[in-house]
Amino acid sequence: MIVTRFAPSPTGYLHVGGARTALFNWLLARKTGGKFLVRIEDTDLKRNTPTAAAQVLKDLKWLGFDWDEGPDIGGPNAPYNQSERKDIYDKYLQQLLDEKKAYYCFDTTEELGVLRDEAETEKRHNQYRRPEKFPTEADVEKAHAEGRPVTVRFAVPRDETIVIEDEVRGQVRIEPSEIGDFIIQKSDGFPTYHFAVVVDDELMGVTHVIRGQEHLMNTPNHQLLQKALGFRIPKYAHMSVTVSDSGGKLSKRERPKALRAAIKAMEEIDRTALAKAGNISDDELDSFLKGDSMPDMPAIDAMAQSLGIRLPEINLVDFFRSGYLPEAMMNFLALLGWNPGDGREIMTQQELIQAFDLSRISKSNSLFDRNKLSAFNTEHIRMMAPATLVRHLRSFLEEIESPIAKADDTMLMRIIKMNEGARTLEQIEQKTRFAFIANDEMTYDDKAVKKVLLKGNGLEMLKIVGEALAALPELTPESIEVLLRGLAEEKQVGLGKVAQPLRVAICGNTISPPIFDAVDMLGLDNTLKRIERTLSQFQQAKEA
RNA sequence: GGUCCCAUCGUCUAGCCAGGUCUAGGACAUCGGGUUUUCAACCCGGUAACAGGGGUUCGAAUCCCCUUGGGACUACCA
Repeated sequence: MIVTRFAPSPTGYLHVGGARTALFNWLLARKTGGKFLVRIEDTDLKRNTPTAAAQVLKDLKWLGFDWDEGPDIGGPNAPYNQSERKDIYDKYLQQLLDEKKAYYCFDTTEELGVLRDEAETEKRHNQYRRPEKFPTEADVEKAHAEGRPVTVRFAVPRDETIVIEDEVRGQVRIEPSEIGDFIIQKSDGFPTYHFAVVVDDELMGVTHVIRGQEHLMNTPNHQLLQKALGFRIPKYAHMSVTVSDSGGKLSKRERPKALRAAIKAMEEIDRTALAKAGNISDDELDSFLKGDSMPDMPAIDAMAQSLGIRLPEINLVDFFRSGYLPEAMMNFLALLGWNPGDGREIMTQQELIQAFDLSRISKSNSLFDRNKLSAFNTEHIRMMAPATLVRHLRSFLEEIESPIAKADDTMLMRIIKMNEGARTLEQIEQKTRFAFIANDEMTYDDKAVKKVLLKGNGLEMLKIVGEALAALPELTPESIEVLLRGLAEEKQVGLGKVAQPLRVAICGNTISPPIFDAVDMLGLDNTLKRIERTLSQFQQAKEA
């Protein structure tokens, strides 16, 4: 049976690159009827935050994954947090030490830094010089007493070429002379990534490791450890990296960078207000703007929002908040470095599972194209079952705290219907929002007002439309349509001449659902009030 | 710098492994036109690629080599 896993380090929100890695592992397991498990790689105590792991799981669930074993649901190989598996690693570590396949080291960070610098200036490979005689337990005691750090290094066997049989890349050969004796236990007693991953994959029965290309050069280390410990070697598949369409690698740092650039491009900024919005000190803000430091994500988000700046989406939650559907996201991610080979692009989760095959993963890097994602999203909104879409829309509205969130399902269904062709849920929200805010909360878009109301006879037309609407016996989308079309014909003008002023009067801009629905949804009373307000507000502006 | 990986339209890619049917197909973006009460959506059409150079072969996008370009790694991070 095929067993795959996703093993994130809990450093924050799950970003799209990680999501893609998880997806390929999940697809393979689901396709073959195997198992998919989630393991938290939290051996770096400094970088862990307690909420981060929970957030990653939440993000995975949002995308539509389920897992057979994991930190939240347990399983036969529990625990699934590496920080709780120290005794297990210690046991295997002792085995290597006993067999003289690993040895203690007492170097300080500074000493290692000096060695690294030397190697760099002499332009040679920085490899740790293995001692002739391995330190003894007595030496360890002594080091402890002297307060020196104690680490354990793996004595890399130098006798044969390492061959990686990669499912994506084919055979990759690496000479062991390239690999220095690497640390497998840190001075805090925890194993390094290399050691923990090898032990856990073996114990958890992982058969296929699908991960990013950045791990390809780690694989020799893992295979060497597996051999030394008498473990099985899983099948490896290293997939290409996803790069950003704003240039460079798709990384978490993109959002702060984009924010900094946007702030610098602004003519004047209120630093105090900005720091307050981000809940950081003025010094922290200065340091951020100078490029010396980066505030945490909530601070970045808050500052961007206060300035009305759109940051590029990187984390899964960013896409959620921008109104993307998880189904579209999954579909798009799957096609980044993979394709079914028959030309299909828009696919459901089930279709993806059925079509998935390791052999069709491509080797070259791919660029994350938001345009294409947007097109996928449009398509998925269109084909999604209404009830499911209502559910997605509701959770989106709640997430962004939209005034529309208070609408009931029937209303949401109506909103969806009249927004056919929308690219994102956000677009639906923005177009429909006007009907859920108080009349005096509505703001006018300057350009729309100028073009539709102030130029030409928009205001006169609006007045006529208002009077006609007031006289309407029954308000339905149909009756409104009859009325407006009749009016247009009577005045010998296109429907646009009649509809646009009305649209601006009730929505504040020229973007809205179809006008008949818009009026009907807002209701006659509010419509008339907004027309009145518009008339009185811009009559004078026009005269002036 | 060293090691490794990669290379088809602007982008994602099909084709490559088993060379001819490839005047290189699709999708997104873009451009032009249509539809239209706004924004979208929708319909029709167009522009657009085998990185360069050597081989092998009757024949190369497909196989080999070199060059160039891009990427990853080079931590007591994962």
